[in-house]
Amino acid sequence: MIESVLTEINKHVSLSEAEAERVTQAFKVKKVRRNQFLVQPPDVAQQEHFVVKGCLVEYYLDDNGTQRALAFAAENSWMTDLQSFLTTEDSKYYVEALEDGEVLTIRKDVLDKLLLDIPLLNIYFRILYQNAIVAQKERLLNILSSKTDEHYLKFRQKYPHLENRVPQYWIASYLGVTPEFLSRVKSRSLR
Amino acid sequence: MIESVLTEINKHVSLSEAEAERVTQAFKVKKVRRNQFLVQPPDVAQQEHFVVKGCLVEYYLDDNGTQRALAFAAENSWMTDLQSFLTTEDSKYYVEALEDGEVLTIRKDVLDKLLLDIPLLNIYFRILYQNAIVAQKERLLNILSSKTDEHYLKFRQKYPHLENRVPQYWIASYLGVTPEFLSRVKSRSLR
DNA sequence: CGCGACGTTGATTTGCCTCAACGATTGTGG
DNA sequence: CCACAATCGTTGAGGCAAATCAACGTCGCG
Repeated sequence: MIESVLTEINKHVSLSEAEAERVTQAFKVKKVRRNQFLVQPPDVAQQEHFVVKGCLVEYYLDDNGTQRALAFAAENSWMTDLQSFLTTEDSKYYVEALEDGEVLTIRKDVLDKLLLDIPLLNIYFRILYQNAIVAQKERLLNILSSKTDEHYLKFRQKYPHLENRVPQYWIASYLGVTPEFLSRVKSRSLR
Repeated sequence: MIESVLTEINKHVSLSEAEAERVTQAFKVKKVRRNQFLVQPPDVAQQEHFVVKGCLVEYYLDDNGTQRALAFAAENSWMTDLQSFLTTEDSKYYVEALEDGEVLTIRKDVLDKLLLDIPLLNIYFRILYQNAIVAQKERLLNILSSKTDEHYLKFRQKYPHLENRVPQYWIASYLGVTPEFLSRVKSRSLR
């Protein structure tokens, strides 16, 4: 279980045995249940989470009480309220489990120490963040310039199995439309 | 001129004299004119640009030929098509100068070498990218959940002087609305 | 001066939302 | 094991926000 994060890291950099060992020890395994909060505003996000099994959603609760999904994280993805985690400000974004599952957690002070001691890890996270920026830009573009129909189809391509795992209203939220409208879009584009 | 990038980097990490010297030599000064492309699809983005003076815009040209502004970069900001720059894929995003100005450029192979030789630079870019992710998330949220009126006001707060420097239709594009509609929003919210 | 780029304004259309009602499914307690 | 409620997706009617299309005024510039 805990090796999965090493596998992920070693896709981008090559840690030594000793470094791998240190990384392994820095994480703790945590079981999560459906609907459980991993970050709940206004608590400060204490940990970064690496999903071993299950599925998380990050969302914002706007003034009307509407949930706005910002990102999903399934197996082998990282997730937290990055802003709160980095700055120790109050969190603004919820992170919630959509399924029972298992995550690896690491506290900020522990991660900071790791980053100081293991230069390769800085490279790993730099690459991780670079990729995140690229992905977010793609997402922004889809929201700005795709019609909902195309946007929905792109979503299905990008997250092939997610649609069967998470409720439709989360997907609607992610796409930036109401559940009712997504329902109409689906019935329309399946024929 | 060229020290401005050092000033920026030293806000987050402390380079030694020798390191600073190496960094300085890695950049080249480039004058840019209004409407000049710094990245033009499908050319691969060869350089990362640091704006010393002037203002750049990154945008996507969608299937209808509509320009979709993704980001602006004024003084002391970085800009390129990051995806193309990192992967050497064909670029998808234009980077264009909105004003006459001056940028510092660094080629990918040169930057890669710097990153290998100067661990602190990895830290700097990791932090830079972290902040970019946080900012992009904020932007995504504004598009998803703000009415155009608020969104416009937030934009003005965030980029106080940019409005006077760039044409309104770029701002409309950035906000995700038509120039006509932005015009109405402005006349409406100024009274 | 005259042209092109830019911003504004008006009339009409449309994509998406809101509100409400209705099945289908799930889960829960008696 | 069944009754009941809660959750979720679908469908319909009506309304609003923003797009589209088009015309016009203004400014800067060759």
